[in-house]
Amino acid sequence: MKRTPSKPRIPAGYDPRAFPPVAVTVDMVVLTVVADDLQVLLVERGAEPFRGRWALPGGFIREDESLDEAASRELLEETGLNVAPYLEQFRAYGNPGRDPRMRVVTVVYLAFVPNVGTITAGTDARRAALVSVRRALETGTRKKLAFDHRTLLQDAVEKARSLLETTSVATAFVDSPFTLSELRTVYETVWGQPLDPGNFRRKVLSTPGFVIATGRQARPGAEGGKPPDLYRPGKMTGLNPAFRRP
Amino acid sequence: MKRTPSKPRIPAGYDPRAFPPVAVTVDMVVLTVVADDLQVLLVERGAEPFRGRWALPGGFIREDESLDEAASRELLEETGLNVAPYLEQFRAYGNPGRDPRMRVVTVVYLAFVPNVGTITAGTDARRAALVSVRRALETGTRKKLAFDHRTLLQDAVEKARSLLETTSVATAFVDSPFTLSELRTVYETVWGQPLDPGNFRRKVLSTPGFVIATGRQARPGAEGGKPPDLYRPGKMTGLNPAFRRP
DNA sequence: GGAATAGTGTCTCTGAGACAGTATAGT
DNA sequence: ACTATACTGTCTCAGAGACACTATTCC
Repeated sequence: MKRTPSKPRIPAGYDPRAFPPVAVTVDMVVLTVVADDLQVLLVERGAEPFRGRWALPGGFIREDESLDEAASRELLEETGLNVAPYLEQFRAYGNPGRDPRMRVVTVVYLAFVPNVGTITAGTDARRAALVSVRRALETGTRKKLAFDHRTLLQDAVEKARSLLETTSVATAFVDSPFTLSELRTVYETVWGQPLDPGNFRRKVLSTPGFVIATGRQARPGAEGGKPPDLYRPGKMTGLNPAFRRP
Repeated sequence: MKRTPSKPRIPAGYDPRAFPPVAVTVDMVVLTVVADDLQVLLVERGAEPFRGRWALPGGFIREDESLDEAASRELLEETGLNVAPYLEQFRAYGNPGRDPRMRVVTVVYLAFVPNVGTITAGTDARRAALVSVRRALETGTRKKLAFDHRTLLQDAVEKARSLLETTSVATAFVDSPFTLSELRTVYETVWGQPLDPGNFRRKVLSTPGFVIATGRQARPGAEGGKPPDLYRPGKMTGLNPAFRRP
């Protein structure tokens, strides 16, 4: 079956015009919840085009790595972040003209992370920072996102909202162990809707494998209150029936 | 913002090693329901590699078209099929080695079609045909699918099952007008589970915009029976709550 | 005790599964 | 008449929303 002798970079059986120069990149939409605010990890571009504008972290895939590997590597290189817990491809964008330099098809990944520590900007990025999604999507803002990243971010956030409905992925947003209030805040922040604490509790605890009780309790907050129970993330699972958005 | 003078094919600002030779293709998973059987449109490859094996229709994207346009065009070229009703991108595959010739990243599209007429094989394909999904996925079969298309097909079918749960896309599988029995057969075939006719009816009719009553009735079948009411597809809509799979 | 947060119980309504019953065609 | 299919109604149970009530901490 293998006709390729010594792995040629330009294969013999292809008409060069059949595959015009195309670059493939991966872009990451890394979401986190900080103080009731949904934030996304952005980098400030250090090169043209769109120099000085905010962009999603990402870059070209290498020859010997899968798309998933490329996504993890690029994120690590540009922001020093390692996203083991949750990383999912969600769609590709390839309109001609989305990059003024050449035809670029990008595969977008979605990652959920809890409290991120220090973010160190790496190659090609002047700095990296967490930016409020609301701010990043504002149309009238002076620093619009680079490329078509506004569209990518919008679609990714909608996908994230949907994932909270159908899977137990919300636990990736919080550090372990966590309280159910913290987990509920994730839902309320991503969905932008308040949830009834009692009903939320019932839904989560009645879904086998969503969370695992540790038996321990946290210290109450500064203003007092009953010490809440602590939980660990369960095995990632689909919710059936889904968690209905209010 | 545009730095590119006269649209160069090899841009100046890029390190050539930064984007190794990569080709981008689109592949189509065209599903249809024929006589209680879920079938997929496949083409027999007329060229190496995998000559003579079944593959998903698809091909290289062109420089001036979007991914969506490439998908529609490739399908039309290879099979003479025009899929206006429903076409959705669902994910990209780009593992190194998935094509023995070179690095190929493919964007996979999912399409649902009703009764397909004659299928005419086009360029690069010896013939095109509808093949039972069950048969196409059999591991012990003599003609395995080309490339990693078995994985693509498996994932696409699972995606299709999920789409029936959350959207009204099932109507794309049937010719308009249709009876609720025909629509129910779509669900039963894709899910591989029988559904209660009465409860199915209640769910569909209680979802605003799922189907639209025409007021007309079909002729009863050969063995008699009450003439069923005819419906047209409504506006594509999300189902809330979702249609639960048994 | 009062405030604040965590957690429990309970009523009600919606929606879905099970399934019996009715309607209208062909033979 | 009988059969086959289409359609309707009804009972019941699970799950979710609303919301009152109890529990435990800090001040």
